[in-house]
Amino acid sequence: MTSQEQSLHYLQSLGYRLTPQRLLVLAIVAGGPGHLGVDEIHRQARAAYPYLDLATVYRTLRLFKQVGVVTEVDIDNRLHYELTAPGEKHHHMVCRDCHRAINLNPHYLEEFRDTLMREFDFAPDLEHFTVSGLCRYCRETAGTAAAITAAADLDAINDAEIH
Amino acid sequence: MTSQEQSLHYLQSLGYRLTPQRLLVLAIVAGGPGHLGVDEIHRQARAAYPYLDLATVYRTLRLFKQVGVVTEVDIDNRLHYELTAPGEKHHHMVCRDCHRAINLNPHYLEEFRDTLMREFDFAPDLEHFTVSGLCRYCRETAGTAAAITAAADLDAINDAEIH
DNA sequence: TATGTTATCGCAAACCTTTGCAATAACTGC
DNA sequence: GCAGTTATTGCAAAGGTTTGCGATAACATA
Repeated sequence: MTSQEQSLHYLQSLGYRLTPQRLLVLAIVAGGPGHLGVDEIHRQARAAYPYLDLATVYRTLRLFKQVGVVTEVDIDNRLHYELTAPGEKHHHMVCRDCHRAINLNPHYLEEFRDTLMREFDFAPDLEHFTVSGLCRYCRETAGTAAAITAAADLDAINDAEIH
Repeated sequence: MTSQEQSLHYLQSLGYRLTPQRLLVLAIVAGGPGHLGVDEIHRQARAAYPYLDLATVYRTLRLFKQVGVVTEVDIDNRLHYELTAPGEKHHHMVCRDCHRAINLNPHYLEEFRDTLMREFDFAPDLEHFTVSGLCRYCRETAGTAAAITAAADLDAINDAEIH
Protein backbone atom coordinates (compact mmCIF):
# COMPACT_ATOMS: atom_id res chain seq x y z
CA MET A 1 0.00 0.00 0.00
CA THR A 2 1.46 3.31 -1.06
CA SER A 3 1.48 6.34 1.19
CA GLN A 4 -1.19 7.85 -1.05
CA GLU A 5 -3.48 4.88 -0.57
CA GLN A 6 -2.86 5.05 3.16
CA SER A 7 -3.98 8.66 3.19
CA LEU A 8 -7.15 7.75 1.33
CA HIS A 9 -7.98 4.93 3.71
CA TYR A 10 -7.34 7.27 6.57
CA LEU A 11 -9.76 9.84 5.17
CA GLN A 12 -12.35 7.13 4.73
CA SER A 13 -11.85 5.87 8.27
CA LEU A 14 -12.64 9.37 9.51
CA GLY A 15 -15.94 9.28 7.65
CA TYR A 16 -14.99 11.38 4.67
CA ARG A 17 -16.01 10.25 1.21
CA LEU A 18 -13.59 9.31 -1.49
CA THR A 19 -14.38 11.36 -4.54
CA PRO A 20 -12.59 11.56 -7.89
CA GLN A 21 -11.79 15.18 -7.08
CA ARG A 22 -10.01 14.23 -3.88
CA LEU A 23 -8.08 11.42 -5.52
CA LEU A 24 -7.00 13.78 -8.24
CA VAL A 25 -5.85 16.57 -5.96
CA LEU A 26 -4.00 14.15 -3.75
CA ALA A 27 -2.24 12.57 -6.72
CA ILE A 28 -1.14 15.96 -7.98
CA VAL A 29 0.18 17.15 -4.63
CA ALA A 30 1.95 13.82 -4.23
CA GLY A 31 3.47 14.09 -7.68
CA GLY A 32 4.57 17.71 -7.43
CA PRO A 33 8.12 18.72 -6.66
CA GLY A 34 7.83 20.00 -3.11
CA HIS A 35 5.12 22.56 -2.43
CA LEU A 36 2.69 23.55 -5.17
CA GLY A 37 0.60 26.69 -5.40
CA VAL A 38 -3.18 26.33 -5.44
CA ASP A 39 -3.45 27.66 -8.98
CA GLU A 40 -0.81 25.22 -10.15
CA ILE A 41 -2.69 22.32 -8.55
CA HIS A 42 -5.91 23.55 -10.11
CA ARG A 43 -4.33 23.86 -13.54
CA GLN A 44 -2.90 20.35 -13.43
CA ALA A 45 -6.15 18.94 -12.11
CA ARG A 46 -8.18 20.52 -14.88
CA ALA A 47 -6.01 18.88 -17.47
CA ALA A 48 -7.41 15.57 -16.25
CA TYR A 49 -10.89 16.74 -15.22
CA PRO A 50 -11.87 20.09 -16.77
CA TYR A 51 -14.93 20.76 -14.60
CA LEU A 52 -13.07 20.75 -11.31
CA ASP A 53 -13.79 24.05 -9.59
CA LEU A 54 -11.20 26.19 -7.83
CA ALA A 55 -13.39 26.28 -4.72
CA THR A 56 -13.28 22.50 -4.59
CA VAL A 57 -9.52 22.56 -4.79
CA TYR A 58 -9.38 24.98 -1.87
CA ARG A 59 -11.85 22.93 0.16
CA THR A 60 -10.05 19.70 -0.58
CA LEU A 61 -6.68 21.07 0.39
CA ARG A 62 -8.11 22.57 3.56
CA LEU A 63 -9.53 19.18 4.47
CA PHE A 64 -6.26 17.43 3.69
CA LYS A 65 -4.45 19.90 5.87
CA GLN A 66 -6.96 19.46 8.70
CA VAL A 67 -6.42 15.73 8.83
CA GLY A 68 -2.70 16.10 8.37
CA VAL A 69 -2.35 14.60 4.91
CA VAL A 70 -0.75 17.73 3.48
CA THR A 71 1.23 20.61 4.92
CA GLU A 72 0.31 24.20 4.17
CA VAL A 73 3.00 26.78 3.50
CA ASP A 74 2.23 30.46 3.12
CA ILE A 75 4.62 31.89 0.53
CA ASP A 76 4.25 35.59 -0.20
CA ASN A 77 0.59 35.59 0.87
CA ARG A 78 -0.25 32.66 -1.34
CA LEU A 79 -1.06 29.16 -0.11
CA HIS A 80 1.12 26.23 -1.14
CA TYR A 81 0.79 22.58 -0.25
CA GLU A 82 3.01 19.57 -0.07
CA LEU A 83 2.50 16.01 1.03
CA THR A 84 3.10 15.49 4.73
CA ALA A 85 5.85 12.93 5.01
CA PRO A 86 5.05 11.21 8.32
CA GLY A 87 8.57 9.99 8.87
CA GLU A 88 10.27 13.24 8.00
CA LYS A 89 7.95 15.95 9.18
CA HIS A 90 9.41 19.43 8.89
CA HIS A 91 8.59 23.10 9.26
CA HIS A 92 9.52 25.96 6.95
CA MET A 93 11.55 29.10 6.90
CA VAL A 94 10.36 31.28 4.05
CA CYS A 95 12.56 34.10 2.82
CA ARG A 96 10.66 37.34 2.52
CA ASP A 97 12.89 38.44 -0.37
CA CYS A 98 13.38 35.50 -2.69
CA HIS A 99 10.40 33.49 -1.34
CA ARG A 100 12.38 30.31 -1.16
CA ALA A 101 11.34 27.81 1.50
CA ILE A 102 13.93 26.07 3.64
CA ASN A 103 13.00 23.02 5.66
CA LEU A 104 13.30 23.14 9.43
CA ASN A 105 13.54 20.08 11.60
CA PRO A 106 10.74 19.94 14.23
CA HIS A 107 13.13 19.45 17.08
CA TYR A 108 14.02 23.13 16.89
CA LEU A 109 10.51 23.93 18.05
CA GLU A 110 10.08 21.35 20.79
CA GLU A 111 11.54 23.52 23.47
CA PHE A 112 9.44 26.50 22.43
CA ARG A 113 6.28 24.42 22.55
CA ASP A 114 7.14 23.04 25.98
CA THR A 115 7.70 26.53 27.29
CA LEU A 116 4.35 27.84 26.08
CA MET A 117 2.57 24.82 27.51
CA ARG A 118 4.31 25.09 30.86
CA GLU A 119 4.12 28.86 31.29
CA PHE A 120 0.77 29.70 29.70
CA ASP A 121 -1.20 26.48 29.27
CA PHE A 122 -1.20 27.45 25.61
CA ALA A 123 -1.01 24.62 23.06
CA PRO A 124 0.60 26.16 19.97
CA ASP A 125 -0.23 24.84 16.50
CA LEU A 126 3.23 23.85 15.49
CA GLU A 127 2.24 21.13 13.04
CA HIS A 128 2.37 23.43 10.08
CA PHE A 129 4.73 26.12 11.24
CA THR A 130 6.27 28.75 8.99
CA VAL A 131 8.68 31.51 9.98
CA SER A 132 9.24 34.38 7.65
CA GLY A 133 12.64 36.01 7.50
CA LEU A 134 15.71 36.71 5.40
CA CYS A 135 17.75 33.78 4.10
CA ARG A 136 21.52 33.68 3.99
CA TYR A 137 21.75 34.76 0.36
CA CYS A 138 19.34 37.66 0.65
CA ARG A 139 20.93 38.81 3.89
CA GLU A 140 24.24 39.12 2.10
CA THR A 141 22.70 41.11 -0.73
CA ALA A 142 20.85 43.41 1.65
CA GLY A 143 24.00 43.75 3.73
CA THR A 144 26.04 44.92 0.76
CA ALA A 145 23.45 47.49 -0.19
CA ALA A 146 23.39 48.78 3.36
CA ALA A 147 27.12 49.16 3.37
CA ILE A 148 27.01 51.56 0.43
CA THR A 149 24.56 54.09 1.79
CA ALA A 150 21.84 54.21 4.36
CA ALA A 151 19.55 55.66 1.71
CA ALA A 152 20.03 52.69 -0.58
CA ASP A 153 19.17 50.45 2.31
CA LEU A 154 16.00 52.39 2.93
CA ASP A 155 14.99 51.95 -0.70
CA ALA A 156 15.56 48.24 -0.44
CA ILE A 157 13.29 47.98 2.58
CA ASN A 158 10.43 50.00 1.19
CA ASP A 159 8.47 48.39 -1.59
CA ALA A 160 7.54 49.81 -4.96
CA GLU A 161 4.69 51.93 -3.65
CA ILE A 162 6.99 54.07 -1.54
CA HIS A 163 9.39 56.42 -3.36
CA MET B 1 6.33 65.22 23.26
CA THR B 2 3.90 62.33 23.32
CA SER B 3 4.71 58.94 21.86
CA GLN B 4 2.31 59.73 19.02
CA GLU B 5 4.15 62.92 18.16
CA GLN B 6 7.42 61.02 18.29
CA SER B 7 6.08 58.53 15.76
CA LEU B 8 5.03 61.35 13.46
CA HIS B 9 8.42 63.04 13.65
CA TYR B 10 10.02 59.71 12.98
CA LEU B 11 7.92 59.20 9.85
CA GLN B 12 8.86 62.66 8.67
CA SER B 13 12.55 62.04 9.31
CA LEU B 14 12.30 59.02 7.02
CA GLY B 15 10.96 61.21 4.26
CA TYR B 16 7.29 60.32 4.55
CA ARG B 17 4.71 63.06 4.40
CA LEU B 18 2.42 63.92 7.25
CA THR B 19 -1.13 63.81 6.00
CA PRO B 20 -4.41 64.23 7.86
CA GLN B 21 -5.22 60.61 7.00
CA ARG B 22 -2.08 59.36 8.69
CA LEU B 23 -2.61 61.50 11.76
CA LEU B 24 -6.15 60.22 12.02
CA VAL B 25 -5.30 56.55 11.67
CA LEU B 26 -2.47 56.86 14.15
CA ALA B 27 -4.70 58.60 16.67
CA ILE B 28 -7.32 55.88 16.39
CA VAL B 29 -4.88 53.02 16.76
CA ALA B 30 -3.32 54.82 19.71
CA GLY B 31 -6.71 55.35 21.29
CA GLY B 32 -8.03 51.86 20.74
CA PRO B 33 -8.10 49.24 23.48
CA GLY B 34 -5.36 46.88 22.31
CA HIS B 35 -5.54 45.66 18.76
CA LEU B 36 -8.20 46.98 16.38
CA GLY B 37 -9.48 45.41 13.20
CA VAL B 38 -9.04 47.29 9.94
CA ASP B 39 -12.78 47.75 9.47
CA GLU B 40 -13.09 49.10 13.00
CA ILE B 41 -10.29 51.59 12.37
CA HIS B 42 -11.91 52.58 9.10
CA ARG B 43 -15.31 53.04 10.73
CA GLN B 44 -13.91 55.23 13.49
CA ALA B 45 -11.85 57.22 11.02
CA ARG B 46 -14.82 57.90 8.79
CA ALA B 47 -16.70 59.37 11.69
CA ALA B 48 -14.12 62.16 11.69
CA TYR B 49 -13.34 62.25 7.97
CA PRO B 50 -16.01 60.57 5.84
CA TYR B 51 -14.05 60.45 2.58
CA LEU B 52 -11.21 58.33 3.94
CA ASP B 53 -10.94 55.25 1.76
CA LEU B 54 -10.44 51.71 3.01
CA ALA B 55 -7.45 51.31 0.69
CA THR B 56 -5.81 54.30 2.36
CA VAL B 57 -6.35 52.74 5.76
CA TYR B 58 -4.69 49.54 4.59
CA ARG B 59 -1.78 51.45 3.00
CA THR B 60 -1.32 53.61 6.05
CA LEU B 61 -1.28 50.68 8.43
CA ARG B 62 1.15 48.80 6.21
CA LEU B 63 3.47 51.78 6.25
CA PHE B 64 3.17 52.14 10.02
CA LYS B 65 3.98 48.49 10.41
CA GLN B 66 6.96 48.77 8.07
CA VAL B 67 8.54 51.53 10.08
CA GLY B 68 7.65 49.84 13.35
CA VAL B 69 5.07 52.31 14.62
CA VAL B 70 2.35 49.68 14.89
CA THR B 71 2.29 45.92 15.34
CA GLU B 72 0.24 43.69 13.08
CA VAL B 73 -1.66 40.75 14.50
CA ASP B 74 -3.41 38.21 12.32
CA ILE B 75 -6.57 37.11 14.12
CA ASP B 76 -8.69 34.54 12.30
CA ASN B 77 -7.35 35.61 8.90
CA ARG B 78 -8.09 39.24 9.54
CA LEU B 79 -5.50 41.94 10.17
CA HIS B 80 -5.47 43.84 13.44
CA TYR B 81 -3.16 46.59 14.61
CA GLU B 82 -1.97 48.03 17.86
CA LEU B 83 0.52 50.69 18.79
CA THR B 84 4.04 49.36 19.20
CA ALA B 85 5.05 50.17 22.73
CA PRO B 86 8.83 50.55 22.43
CA GLY B 87 9.47 49.84 26.07
CA GLU B 88 7.20 46.84 26.34
CA LYS B 89 7.37 45.07 23.02
CA HIS B 90 5.52 41.77 22.94
CA HIS B 91 4.40 38.98 20.64
CA HIS B 92 1.04 37.24 20.49
CA MET B 93 -0.52 33.87 21.03
CA VAL B 94 -3.87 33.80 19.28
CA CYS B 95 -6.39 31.13 20.18
CA ARG B 96 -7.79 29.40 17.13
CA ASP B 97 -11.11 28.81 18.94
CA CYS B 98 -12.04 31.97 20.81
CA HIS B 99 -9.66 34.24 18.83
CA ARG B 100 -8.40 35.94 21.93
CA ALA B 101 -4.85 37.27 21.81
CA ILE B 102 -2.47 36.73 24.70
CA ASN B 103 0.73 38.73 24.98
CA LEU B 104 4.04 36.93 24.89
CA ASN B 105 7.27 38.40 26.21
CA PRO B 106 9.98 38.57 23.51
CA HIS B 107 12.52 36.78 25.63
CA TYR B 108 10.70 33.51 24.92
CA LEU B 109 11.79 33.84 21.29
CA GLU B 110 15.38 34.98 21.76
CA GLU B 111 16.74 31.49 21.95
CA PHE B 112 14.80 30.38 18.91
CA ARG B 113 16.11 33.30 16.90
CA ASP B 114 19.68 32.63 17.98
CA THR B 115 19.37 29.02 16.90
CA LEU B 116 18.10 29.88 13.42
CA MET B 117 20.83 32.46 12.96
CA ARG B 118 23.56 30.12 14.13
CA GLU B 119 22.41 26.96 12.35
CA PHE B 120 20.99 28.34 9.10
CA ASP B 121 22.13 31.93 8.72
CA PHE B 122 18.42 32.67 8.61
CA ALA B 123 17.27 35.94 10.18
CA PRO B 124 13.66 35.33 11.26
CA ASP B 125 11.15 38.17 11.34
CA LEU B 126 10.29 37.99 14.97
CA GLU B 127 9.33 41.61 15.43
CA HIS B 128 5.67 40.95 14.85
CA PHE B 129 5.37 37.31 15.74
CA THR B 130 2.08 35.47 16.22
CA VAL B 131 1.58 31.84 17.16
CA SER B 132 -1.78 30.24 16.66
CA GLY B 133 -2.96 27.57 19.09
CA LEU B 134 -5.47 26.64 21.75
CA CYS B 135 -5.67 28.72 24.91
CA ARG B 136 -6.13 27.30 28.39
CA TYR B 137 -9.86 27.86 28.46
CA CYS B 138 -10.56 26.38 25.04
CA ARG B 139 -8.29 23.44 25.72
CA GLU B 140 -10.41 22.60 28.75
CA THR B 141 -13.61 22.85 26.76
CA ALA B 142 -12.24 20.71 23.95
CA GLY B 143 -10.91 18.28 26.51
CA THR B 144 -14.31 17.81 28.11
CA ALA B 145 -15.94 17.17 24.78
CA ALA B 146 -13.28 14.64 23.91
CA ALA B 147 -13.88 12.84 27.17
CA ILE B 148 -17.52 12.19 26.32
CA THR B 149 -17.09 10.49 22.99
CA ALA B 150 -14.48 10.31 20.30
CA ALA B 151 -17.19 11.20 17.81
CA ALA B 152 -18.00 14.42 19.62
CA ASP B 153 -14.34 15.27 19.50
CA LEU B 154 -14.30 14.74 15.78
CA ASP B 155 -17.24 17.07 15.38
CA ALA B 156 -15.46 19.70 17.39
CA ILE B 157 -12.42 19.50 15.19
CA ASN B 158 -14.22 19.68 11.88
CA ASP B 159 -15.78 22.99 11.05
CA ALA B 160 -19.33 23.67 9.95
CA GLU B 161 -18.80 22.57 6.39
CA ILE B 162 -18.00 19.01 7.43
CA HIS B 163 -20.93 16.91 8.76
C1' DT C 1 -28.97 -4.29 -6.57
C1' DA C 2 -32.14 -0.68 -5.43
C1' DT C 3 -33.08 3.11 -2.09
C1' DG C 4 -32.37 6.74 1.21
C1' DT C 5 -29.34 9.88 3.51
C1' DT C 6 -26.34 13.50 3.40
C1' DA C 7 -21.48 14.85 2.31
C1' DT C 8 -19.59 16.97 -1.56
C1' DC C 9 -19.67 19.44 -5.78
C1' DG C 10 -20.04 23.41 -9.13
C1' DC C 11 -21.49 27.82 -9.54
C1' DA C 12 -21.92 32.49 -8.21
C1' DA C 13 -21.25 35.85 -5.03
C1' DA C 14 -18.99 37.46 -1.11
C1' DC C 15 -14.99 38.31 1.71
C1' DC C 16 -10.59 40.78 2.94
C1' DT C 17 -6.67 42.86 0.89
C1' DT C 18 -3.84 44.78 -2.80
C1' DT C 19 -3.00 47.46 -6.96
C1' DG C 20 -3.29 50.84 -11.19
C1' DC C 21 -4.26 55.26 -12.28
C1' DA C 22 -5.40 60.11 -12.63
C1' DA C 23 -6.16 63.92 -9.47
C1' DT C 24 -4.66 66.10 -5.33
C1' DA C 25 -1.95 68.03 -1.77
C1' DA C 26 2.54 67.99 1.09
C1' DC C 27 6.89 69.39 0.97
C1' DT C 28 11.11 71.77 -1.33
C1' DG C 29 13.68 75.60 -3.04
C1' DC C 30 13.41 79.99 -4.79
C1' DG D 1 4.74 83.18 -0.01
C1' DC D 2 4.69 80.87 -4.65
C1' DA D 3 5.65 77.36 -8.08
C1' DG D 4 7.39 72.79 -9.06
C1' DT D 5 8.02 68.08 -7.82
C1' DT D 6 6.22 63.91 -6.54
C1' DA D 7 4.29 61.16 -2.57
C1' DT D 8 -0.25 60.21 -1.35
C1' DT D 9 -5.08 59.92 -2.01
C1' DG D 10 -9.72 58.16 -3.68
C1' DC D 11 -11.77 55.41 -6.75
C1' DA D 12 -12.48 51.30 -9.23
C1' DA D 13 -11.04 46.93 -10.31
C1' DA D 14 -8.45 42.88 -9.48
C1' DG D 15 -6.31 39.49 -6.52
C1' DG D 16 -6.54 35.21 -3.69
C1' DT D 17 -9.68 32.78 -0.66
C1' DT D 18 -14.06 31.55 1.52
C1' DT D 19 -19.01 30.73 1.69
C1' DG D 20 -24.19 29.87 0.53
C1' DC D 21 -26.99 27.11 -1.99
C1' DG D 22 -29.36 23.81 -4.87
C1' DA D 23 -28.02 19.71 -7.47
C1' DT D 24 -25.33 15.58 -7.51
C1' DA D 25 -23.10 11.49 -6.19
C1' DA D 26 -20.90 8.48 -2.42
C1' DC D 27 -21.83 5.47 0.94
C1' DA D 28 -24.95 2.56 4.10
C1' DT D 29 -28.64 -0.39 4.65
C1' DA D 30 -31.71 -3.69 3.26
